[in-house]
Amino acid sequence: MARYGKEHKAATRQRIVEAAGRRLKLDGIDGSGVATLMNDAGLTNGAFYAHFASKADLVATAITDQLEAQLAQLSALEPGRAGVEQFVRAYLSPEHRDDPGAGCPSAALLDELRRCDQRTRAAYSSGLAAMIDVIAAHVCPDDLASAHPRTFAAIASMIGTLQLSRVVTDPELADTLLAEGVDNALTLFFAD
Amino acid sequence: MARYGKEHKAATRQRIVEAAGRRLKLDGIDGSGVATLMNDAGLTNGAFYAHFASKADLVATAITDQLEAQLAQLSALEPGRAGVEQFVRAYLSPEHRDDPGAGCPSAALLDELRRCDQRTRAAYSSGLAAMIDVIAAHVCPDDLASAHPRTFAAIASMIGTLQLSRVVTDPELADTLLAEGVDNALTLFFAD
DNA sequence: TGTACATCAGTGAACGCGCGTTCACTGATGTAC
DNA sequence: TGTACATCAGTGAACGCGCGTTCACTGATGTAC
Repeated sequence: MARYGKEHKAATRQRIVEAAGRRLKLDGIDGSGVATLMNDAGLTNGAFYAHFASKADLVATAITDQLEAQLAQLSALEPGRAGVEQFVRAYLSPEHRDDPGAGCPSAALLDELRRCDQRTRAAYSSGLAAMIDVIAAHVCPDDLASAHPRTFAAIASMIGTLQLSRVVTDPELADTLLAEGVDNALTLFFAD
Repeated sequence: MARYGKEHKAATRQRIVEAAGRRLKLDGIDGSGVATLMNDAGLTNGAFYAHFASKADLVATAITDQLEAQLAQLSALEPGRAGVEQFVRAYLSPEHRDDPGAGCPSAALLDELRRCDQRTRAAYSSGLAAMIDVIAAHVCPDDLASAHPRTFAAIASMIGTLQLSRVVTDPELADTLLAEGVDNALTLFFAD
C-alpha cells in the first residue's frame, strides 16, 4: 500500500481490467457491481476511483482490452485457411460454450453493448474491425475486398450460434447447433 | 380498483406482460426495474405481486409471450420461399435495427437469457423450436429434415448480424452489414 | 327499490440490501538531511 | 548511516438512491336482505 514505482499502479490497473473482462462476460454489465469487480482483482471498492473515472470508463477499457486479447489470439493462428478452420472449431466448441467468462466478448455482451455509451461502442467497433481485417487476410489474402463481407457474415453467424447454444436447454440441440455452425461458418468463409 | 369480472384481471396481466416485453428488450432484464415495468403498464409497483410470483416469473412469462407473438407474425407470412424472403428483409431492415423495443426478443436479449433460470430458458427454447418449425416448413416443405439445420444457421446469422449492426458506431457499416446479411441469410436458407 | 356489507384490484409507503460514488484515513516505502 | 518527513495506493465507512418484495389500506362495485 505505498510508494511504488508507476509501473506498480499500471500493473494493478491492468489486473482490474482483466478481472473485469472475465466478470463482465460472466454476469453482464448491469450484473457486475464495482465492489465485485474490485474484489475479483483482490482490492476493495474504495480504490476503484483512483484507477477509473467511472464504471462506464472501466467497461470501455475492459471491452478494448478484451478485443485486443482476442486479436492477439487470432494473430497466433496458422496462416491461410487452416488457421481460419482452427479458429472456427475452437470458437464453436463445447469448451468455449461452457466457459463464457474466458470466451468471446462479442458472444457474451453484444446485446448489452447496444445500450452502452458512444465511447464503449466505438471501442468495440474498432476492435471488431481489426479482427475482421486479420481474419479476412487469412481467408483470402489476394482479394481482401471480397473477403471482408464473407468474414463479417461468418463472424455474425458464429456469434449468433454460440449465443443460441448457450441458452437452449436441450444439451443435444446445443451440441448440434455448434456442429452445424462449424459447417455453415466454413461455407460462409470459403464458398463459391 | 374493484370488483371486476375475472377477464379484467387477466387483461391487466396481459397488459403488464406486453409492456414488459417492450421494456425488457429496450433496457435489458437487469436494466428494467419492477416499478418501471408496472409504470409502463399504467400501474404502481404494489400491484405487481398480485399478478406474478416474482420478477423472474414475469420475465419467463414475457419471453414466452414475445416468442408467441413472433410466431404469430411468421404464420402470417406468404407461403414458400417468398414468405421467407419477406421475413429476412423485414428482419434485417434499418427499421427493425432502430426499434429494438418492438423487435425480435432473441436479438435484444439472447446473451442476457443465458443467465436466466431454467424455466425462462426452457420457455425460450420451445418458442424458438416452434419458430424454426414454421420457417423450415416455408423453406422446404418436402424435406423438413434438411430444412431444419439450414433454418437454424440462417436464424443464428440473422440474430448475430442484427446485434452487430445495432452496436457498430459507423452508420454506413451498420447499413452494409444488414444488406450483406440479407444475401447471406438467403444463401444459408436456399443454397445448394 | 334502497341500504349494508363483502369483495378484491390496485395504492403507496416501507423493508433490507446492493448499487455507484466519495472521502477521511492508513501505513509502507523512497527521499532529504 | 540514521532519522524525520512526504508520498500515494489502497482501506473501509458512509452518501443517496433504486432495487425486489411486503403489507396495511382504499374504494368502486356486485350481492344479500
